[in-house]
Amino acid sequence: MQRTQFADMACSIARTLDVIGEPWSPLILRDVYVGINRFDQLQDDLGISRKVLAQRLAWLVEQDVLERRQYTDRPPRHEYALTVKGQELCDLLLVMVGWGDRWTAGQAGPPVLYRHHACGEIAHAELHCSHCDRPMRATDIDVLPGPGAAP
Amino acid sequence: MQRTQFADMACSIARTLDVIGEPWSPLILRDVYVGINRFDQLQDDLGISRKVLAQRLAWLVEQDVLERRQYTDRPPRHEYALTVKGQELCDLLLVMVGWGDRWTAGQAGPPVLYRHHACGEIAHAELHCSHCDRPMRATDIDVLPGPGAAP
DNA sequence: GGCTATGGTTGCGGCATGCAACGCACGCAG
DNA sequence: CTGCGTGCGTTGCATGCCGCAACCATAGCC
Repeated sequence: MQRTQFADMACSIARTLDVIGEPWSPLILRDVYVGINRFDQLQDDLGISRKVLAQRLAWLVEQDVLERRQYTDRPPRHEYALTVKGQELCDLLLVMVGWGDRWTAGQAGPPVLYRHHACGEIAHAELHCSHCDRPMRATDIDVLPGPGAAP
Repeated sequence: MQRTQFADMACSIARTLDVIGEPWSPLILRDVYVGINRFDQLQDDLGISRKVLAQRLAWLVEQDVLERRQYTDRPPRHEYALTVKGQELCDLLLVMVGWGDRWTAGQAGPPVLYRHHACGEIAHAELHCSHCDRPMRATDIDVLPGPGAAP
């Protein structure tokens, strides 16, 4: 299985989209993240077709974002778990939630809240500069060619 | 035009995906962000079909992520620009870049680098807690139901 | 008039998706 | 040992979206 529609572009956005660009994948990750990690549970929760769910799960396992493991020998039953690579993708989900809360939640307010372990408070994620720790938005930066740039 | 596949879910991830879940949309945003903002330029750069490009641009304009404006009267010529809503979506792209650089760049290194205006250094974006300013990862939080939760 | 540039729209064929049905391995009740 | 339920997918078919190429429309220039 492969897509390679975007995989060979010299762009980290495109290469990330190659892994989770298809719209069901982030929702599958979200569900696994919150503990919905078996095939039928995912199908019930998402309303996705079983065929596509099987394809997506196989793809995400192949990409080392999810791990398929047997949690019972007889009968053989499987569940899906996030790898480290997949956990870091969940950071991306966190930012998507921030944008969705801000621009699409309406007057009902955000559907879920997040409590930060370190401080125990309800909070959301903000982007900060890895060098100076100050806020870093897309409008605060210059884009320069890097070592892996196209020839 | 509408998708509403995800729009009515009580989930900010799904609602964000409703706007930019289709895989070309983030790449269109990226291009507009770096100054590729005319129809033919976008088509050349992305290799997308003209039909789908027209659809996506119309959708993004309708969603108030992009703005279509005439930059010449005669002949009438148009370009696309990010709205504030769209600029904030670019923060999401920044996080996608971070993940893609880390997990898909290979030994060639990242294709582009980012220089933060505030400190002038090459850096990348990290997630911090809006309350205590310390790092905030998907693994550092509890998820709680919020005011807009499903009934 | 002929040529090019910009910004799309249209028609067609094929791949992907949604939906429902089927497969199959196992455990359990009777 | 027969039948039923659960967990996990796989298969077949009809529909829809996509990529591709062609076409259209306006405007400027020679």
